[in-house]
Amino acid sequence: MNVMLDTDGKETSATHTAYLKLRELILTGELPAGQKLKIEQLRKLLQTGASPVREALSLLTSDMLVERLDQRGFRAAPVGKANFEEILLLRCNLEEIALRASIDNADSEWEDRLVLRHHHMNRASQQKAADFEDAHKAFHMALLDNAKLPMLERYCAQLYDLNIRYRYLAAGGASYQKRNIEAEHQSILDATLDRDADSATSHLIEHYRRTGEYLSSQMDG
Amino acid sequence: MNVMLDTDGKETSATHTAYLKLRELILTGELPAGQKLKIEQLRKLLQTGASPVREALSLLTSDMLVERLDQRGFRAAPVGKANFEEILLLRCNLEEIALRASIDNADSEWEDRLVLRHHHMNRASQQKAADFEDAHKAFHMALLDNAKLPMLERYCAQLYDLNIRYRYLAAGGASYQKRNIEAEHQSILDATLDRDADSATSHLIEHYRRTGEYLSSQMDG
DNA sequence: CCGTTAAAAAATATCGATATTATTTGACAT
DNA sequence: ATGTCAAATAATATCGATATTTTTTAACGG
Repeated sequence: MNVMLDTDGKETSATHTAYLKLRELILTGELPAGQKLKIEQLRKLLQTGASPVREALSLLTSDMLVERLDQRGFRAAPVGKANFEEILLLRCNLEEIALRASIDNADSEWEDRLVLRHHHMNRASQQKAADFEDAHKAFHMALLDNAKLPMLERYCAQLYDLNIRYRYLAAGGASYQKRNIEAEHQSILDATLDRDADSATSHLIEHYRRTGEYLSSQMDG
Repeated sequence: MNVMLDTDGKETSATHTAYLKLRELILTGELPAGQKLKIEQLRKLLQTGASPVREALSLLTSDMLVERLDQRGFRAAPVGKANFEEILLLRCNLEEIALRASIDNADSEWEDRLVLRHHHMNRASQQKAADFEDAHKAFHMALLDNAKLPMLERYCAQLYDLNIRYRYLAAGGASYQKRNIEAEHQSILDATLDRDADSATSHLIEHYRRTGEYLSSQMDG
């Protein structure tokens, strides 16, 4: 049938598009945490076959966005304060390691990339929330991607996504609260460009802890 | 056909058994690193259908034991010194966090479990290598499982498995070299039961580093 | 002889249908 | 009423077949 016929847009497979869409639905909370995910229901929602849906759910399981129950199908991963705090803890620890390693490998090419991403993020801050989300992630990942530690990067990216989910949960999606996030990003960037690992990591961790405390305060037990 | 008819042995689905078997084959090196994994080939090898094989491979992708290539199927994840050293680095960092958290939550029930697992491991050391492998993992995971940090535990378990692969690679599988591993385990256990987190973690990390240096020395570029 | 392109072969990705569980419903006995 | 068990229903897991790529092979021209 109409499988995979795009003019030529990178990766196009029914599985991959289903994966991206489902992920978005879960991150934004349109598929609420804990909800049973029935194949048929998703198949109709995404206008695709059962196999791609199954496989996409399988992939989301590794991202810890979906849980698989014995022989009883899938459900959106539940959320909770303990889970949120574990994510925060792991992010602080893992990103510190990654940022230090990135700074150890610092070169001008990487620094250029950082400056660019930072600029794009600030640009996007005036635009749609989704655009800023992407640019924000791109900046944070760029901070880590010079470590040349692919598994660590993967963990950090996973945890980043899991965290997004709590932001959408805390506020309909729109609200990045008005703390001076821009200044915090600037401090992280400056310290990194100075190759001052201690300063950069402490700014980064502080950045996460503040956001964390804000979100954590909004959650119950 | 003969699907899922076992007298009653826990989890039995074609996918799950395929997952376990494939995992074993990759860990032991019977499916060599980097090798193309063709569905048909595995389907015949495991005596099952194509769907379970596909899904098992998908799951192994999240364990980083299998890589997925665009539209070109799967292959056993490649190995290399850089990868090995990243695993070692992450294990040292993550397990330290987990062990400290476990000790923070220490209670006598957990301590009993540790002592038992340690005993079983020593018992198993005289038996088949595969049995010791299991008991060894069980002991190490028990050290971490009192942290009540499920994601962290999952990462540690994943990394543990990835490391096994390098042991099989370095030596046909039989050789745990004769360093005094027993004494090292005893030191870790003793310090943990004393609730001395600094000592326990440094013994643990030293334990990994020694094994790591040994294996690393056996590898090229 | 080598590189380019077209046809053939192989392998993956996807679909639709079936077999196998889980879950719900409702009858029956306590 | 209430709890248990069996039939009916719904959902998952698996199979077999088809469509779509990717890879290989071979032909052709430079």
